[in-house]
Amino acid sequence: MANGYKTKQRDTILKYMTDHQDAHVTVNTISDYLSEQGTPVGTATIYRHLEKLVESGRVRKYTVDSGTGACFQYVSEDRLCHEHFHLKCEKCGKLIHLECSFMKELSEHILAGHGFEIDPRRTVFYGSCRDCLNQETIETEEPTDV
Amino acid sequence: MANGYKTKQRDTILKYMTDHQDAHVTVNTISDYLSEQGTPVGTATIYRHLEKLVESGRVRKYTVDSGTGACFQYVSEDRLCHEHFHLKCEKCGKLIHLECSFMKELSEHILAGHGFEIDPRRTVFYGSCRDCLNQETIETEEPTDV
DNA sequence: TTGCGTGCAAAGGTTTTGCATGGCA
DNA sequence: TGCCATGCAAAACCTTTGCACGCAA
Repeated sequence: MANGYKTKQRDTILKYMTDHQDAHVTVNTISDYLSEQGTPVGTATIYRHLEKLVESGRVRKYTVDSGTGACFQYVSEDRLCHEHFHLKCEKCGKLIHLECSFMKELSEHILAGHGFEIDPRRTVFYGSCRDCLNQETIETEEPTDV
Repeated sequence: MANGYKTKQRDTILKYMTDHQDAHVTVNTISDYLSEQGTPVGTATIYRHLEKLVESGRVRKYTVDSGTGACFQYVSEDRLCHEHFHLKCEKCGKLIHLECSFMKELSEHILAGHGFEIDPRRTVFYGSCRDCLNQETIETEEPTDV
């Protein structure tokens, strides 16, 4: 099935993704944005197109947490060969993109030394970001400790 | 706040988790099992306890895909080490304990260079283990990559 | 014309929340 | 006795699916 029909919605979604290569976007984000732009696309259609894009490898799908929406990111050609990890702050929820040569070393070490090939698309580092670390220092104690 | 009241449900859930340290279980799995055992616990209660266990680091939460249920796994005491990371094979589900000084360097680099403090208890590297990599080489092509 | 693509609404599933009741300390 | 914990049901979300209609080829 080649690539399906060329429709207005298909172009709209693909343009959105290529225009936001650096961002992790949810279906909601896309839907809202397109509505605001006057080119609304049905939610189901967005899901259906993203699914195809993920299958073809042009878009990556990140699942940060169940219960919350999945994040999608367009994969540009030149990033396909880079190691691209993510840092997720558990305090504020921020998602940080980590492009760093050190990570390449890490991958190589884990593979050579431990026989394990890391999939950067799936791997997320959990922890605390700079802002939240600073806030912790300021506050005497965490308000909630559950 | 200490650890909350000691209740029957709390013990039931904790016992279930410690009895199934090697398994990845969903809330549904737990709920069904406990019902069969004649010690049913409400779904909301299971969620509430698991949330606390995850926060305390005694249980890990894996989110394979949004839309599907999260998986939980008990972390035994001797594995509760800050310097230890884990590798999870997405093919066979194996969980590998990674003890390596390189990881300490990694943590230090991420903190110093990127202002992010990684929490090793929550962070899991996803990828393919040695065995599954070998199998892939044998097979002509991967059928699905999820 | 053919048949895929789209949008709406409903369904399906997981997780959270409100509230009255019950149990721990 | 004072609260926290529990359970039920409902709500809140995310995602998928069914179906009639529209549009690309």
